[in-house]
Amino acid sequence: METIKGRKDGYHHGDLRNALVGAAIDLATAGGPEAVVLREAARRVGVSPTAAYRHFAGQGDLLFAVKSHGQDALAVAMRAEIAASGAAAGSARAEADPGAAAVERTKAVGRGYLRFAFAEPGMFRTAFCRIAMPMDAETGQPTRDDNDNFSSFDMLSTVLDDLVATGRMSPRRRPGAEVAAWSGVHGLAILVIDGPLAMLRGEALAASVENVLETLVQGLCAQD
Amino acid sequence: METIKGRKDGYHHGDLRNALVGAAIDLATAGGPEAVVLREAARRVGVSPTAAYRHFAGQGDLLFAVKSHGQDALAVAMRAEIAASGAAAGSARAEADPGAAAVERTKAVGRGYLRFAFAEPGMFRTAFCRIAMPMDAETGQPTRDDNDNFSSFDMLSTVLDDLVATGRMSPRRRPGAEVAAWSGVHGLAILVIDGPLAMLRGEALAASVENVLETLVQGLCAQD
DNA sequence: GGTGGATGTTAACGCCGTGCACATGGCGCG
DNA sequence: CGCGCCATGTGCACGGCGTTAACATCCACC
Repeated sequence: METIKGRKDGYHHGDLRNALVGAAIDLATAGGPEAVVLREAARRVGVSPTAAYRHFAGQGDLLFAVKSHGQDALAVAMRAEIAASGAAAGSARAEADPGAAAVERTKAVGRGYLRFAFAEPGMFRTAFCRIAMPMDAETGQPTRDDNDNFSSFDMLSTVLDDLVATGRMSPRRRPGAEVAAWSGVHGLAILVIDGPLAMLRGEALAASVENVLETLVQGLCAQD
Repeated sequence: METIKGRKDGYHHGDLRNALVGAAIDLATAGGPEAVVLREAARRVGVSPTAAYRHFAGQGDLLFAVKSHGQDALAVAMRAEIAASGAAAGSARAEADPGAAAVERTKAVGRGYLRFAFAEPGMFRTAFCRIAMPMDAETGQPTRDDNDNFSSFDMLSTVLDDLVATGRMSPRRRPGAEVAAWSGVHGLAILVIDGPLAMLRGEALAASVENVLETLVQGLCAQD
């Protein structure tokens, strides 16, 4: 007997949920969250629109799955950028000058975030799109965990801790540092992607990225 | 003869365009850009949906008008915050310590931006929403100016210039400073409004605002 | 080997944005 | 003064969307 996946011939699809998510991911990648159209995803999979309701509560639920995927993809990109920076914890460079390496890791985290945003704007916007959380009628609380599963947030916390541990950042500034750092990079990403700073491209964009990262590190590591 | 406005009795409205924009502003204020529904605006004004097409190219054009209004409202809020800071150019405080006043003005600009974002999230999101620019068939360029008329951008440039003039900020750091400053406050606004940092409220939110502003100023004014 | 529940289908509803033909009525021109 | 023209508003229709309800199909288990 064949594995359950991959059998598309019959009346039953076999792996419809994943197929729909895949199609929806393509839509989001190409056009952002507003392009995640349930009927179109079903069309691409070759199935009737209502079939999707056997696997998702509705369009919002499908979009939510894509959003989660986008958050994961972002975290992967950030992790890759840290590795590429050559300043990962335990690397030779980190041993030689832990403080400088911590700074470099901090910048790498931001650089990974922004690289992903500019390389995959549709998916980035989807990863941060507003979503109507299905509310539980009784408790009045969101049924699904607010999620924002952001493992990327943990990466940010870690490099900021390292900044303190190596003496680069005053412990006094540590509280709330995640918010300041996240805000800086996220703001640049959104402003460039959504229009206001769309004129930044190529070399100018790369310069802006480095400028924002440098300003952020300077602000976080200021002594007085 | 009466003024043209205010005559609603007859077949002709008399000021339909403004009335529609007003209704659309209410919609955006309450629910953000996705709530700007042409049919609903027409319904509220008491007119058929297609009547709107005599005054707007389509829904996108109506949304564009609301967006422009939102940008203006943001600039007004920022200007008010500078005045309220007591550190406006020419004030007694500015005379006594120009450098400190310039720093305070810079923070006030950011504070005004964020205050507006949190007080009017729907309109703020609308002011920065993506919009399908009607493309000119011949040139392939947007027919309407990319706009982002941002007079707020000018305010930001001015306070940054003052930071340099008073010696608080190194001229070397001046290029691109607008982008870094704007990114920092915009990122915080979006992250709080759109969900990821929605848990920040009340006192914690106020603290985050001040923390981001302080980090930004420190980063911009760093000496080395 | 039948039967039931999971998983698909078709039909239909009410929104939305939008184009087309027609109605209305104020204003300027003869 | 009257009349016709054009700006402005109306009704109707179309296709696309999300979503519900009723029906069909097939697999898996007793």
